[in-house]
Amino acid sequence: MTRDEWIDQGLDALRADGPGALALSALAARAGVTKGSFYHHFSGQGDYLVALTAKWSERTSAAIAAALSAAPESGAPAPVALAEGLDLRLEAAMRALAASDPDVSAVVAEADMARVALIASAQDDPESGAALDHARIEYAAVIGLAAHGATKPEARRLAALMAEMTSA
Amino acid sequence: MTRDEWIDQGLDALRADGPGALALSALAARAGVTKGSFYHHFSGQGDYLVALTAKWSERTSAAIAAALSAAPESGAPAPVALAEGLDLRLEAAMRALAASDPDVSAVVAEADMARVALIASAQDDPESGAALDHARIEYAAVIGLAAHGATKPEARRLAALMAEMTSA
DNA sequence: GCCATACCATACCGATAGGTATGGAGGCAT
DNA sequence: ATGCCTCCATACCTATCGGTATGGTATGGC
Repeated sequence: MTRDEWIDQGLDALRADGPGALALSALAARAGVTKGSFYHHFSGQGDYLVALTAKWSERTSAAIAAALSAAPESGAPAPVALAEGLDLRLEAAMRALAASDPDVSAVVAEADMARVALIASAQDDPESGAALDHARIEYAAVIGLAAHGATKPEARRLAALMAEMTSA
Repeated sequence: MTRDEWIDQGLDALRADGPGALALSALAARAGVTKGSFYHHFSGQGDYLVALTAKWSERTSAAIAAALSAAPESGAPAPVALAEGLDLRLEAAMRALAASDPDVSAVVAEADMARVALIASAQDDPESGAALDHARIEYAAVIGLAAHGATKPEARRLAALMAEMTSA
C-alpha cells in the first residue's frame, strides 16, 4: 500500500458508498490492511482528506479539460462534454463530504471556480462577461443532475437538450 | 420541547452547520435539553430523520408551489421562482445528509420528482414530454447553484439569465 | 388529596471512531 | 552478518455516539 493507493481506494469507496465509507476502519478493512499502514503514510485524517480531494481536483480538472478540448471536433457542446467527462456519483459524494469538512469544502470550491473558468474559456466569446455566467449555469446544471441520482445516459441526454435550448 | 420543535431545531442546525450538527448530543446541547427529551418524542435516530425530511419535503414543496403560482403575475420565470422559494443552504445540506442515509435519500428523491412535476405543470405546454425535461434542467441548475455556495442574489441573477437564454 | 400521564434529567452501557506507542518482518547498503 | 530504514500489525487509550433504564417533577382529571 502506497500513499496513492490509499487515496485511490478512498475515492472508490467514496464513490461507491458515500462519505461514511471514508472511516479509517472501513477503509482499512476494505484494503485488507490495518491502521498501522495508514498512519505511516498520513499524519492523520485531515492530511488524508486534503490529499484525497487534491487528487480528485487534479484528475477531474484534467478530464474536463480533455473533454472540452475534444468537443470542437466531436461536435459535443460544453454541457454534454461535462456530463461525459465527470464521474457523477463521485461529484455528488464529494459535495456531501465537503458539507462536513471545511478543508474539503475549500478545495471543492476552488475546483469549481477553476472548472467554470475552463468552460468559459471554451466558449464562443470567452472574453465577454456573459461567458462566465453562461459557464456557471451549464456547470451548475450538470452538478445538479449529479446531485439527484441521474445516470450518465440521462445526464447526457438532458445536457444535449440544454445545449440545444441555450444555443437556439 | 415538542416533537415539532425538535424537528425545527434540527432543520436550523442542518442548514447552519451541516449534517454533523444532527448528532443527538449536539442537538440536545443546542436546545439546552438532554437526550431524555429526544427519546421521549422519537423512537430513535431513524424515526427522527424520517420525520425531519418529511417536514422539509412538505414545507419546501409548498413554498415552491406558492412561488410558481405567483410567478405568472410577478413575471418571474420558473428558475427565478425556484431560486427565490428555495432555501439554498438547506437544500445543499439535505443532499449531504441523504448521501449517508438511504431513508433520507429516498425522501429526497421523491421530493425531487414531485418538484420537477410541479415545475413542468407550470410550463407553457405542460403536456408535451419536453416540459418534463425542461423542468428537470431548470431544477438541476438551481440545485447545482446551491451545491456550490451560491448566495441568493447570485442564484437569482443567474436564474434570470438562464430563463432569458432558454426562452429566446 | 390522589393518581396517571407527559415530560425530561441522570446515569450507565456497548460499539466504534480517531489516534499513539511499540515492535516485528523484509529489503538494501556497507 | 550487521545495521538501518521502510512498511505495517498489534495492542491500547480516550472521546463520543446511539441507545436504554430509571427516577424525578409537573400538570391535569377525578
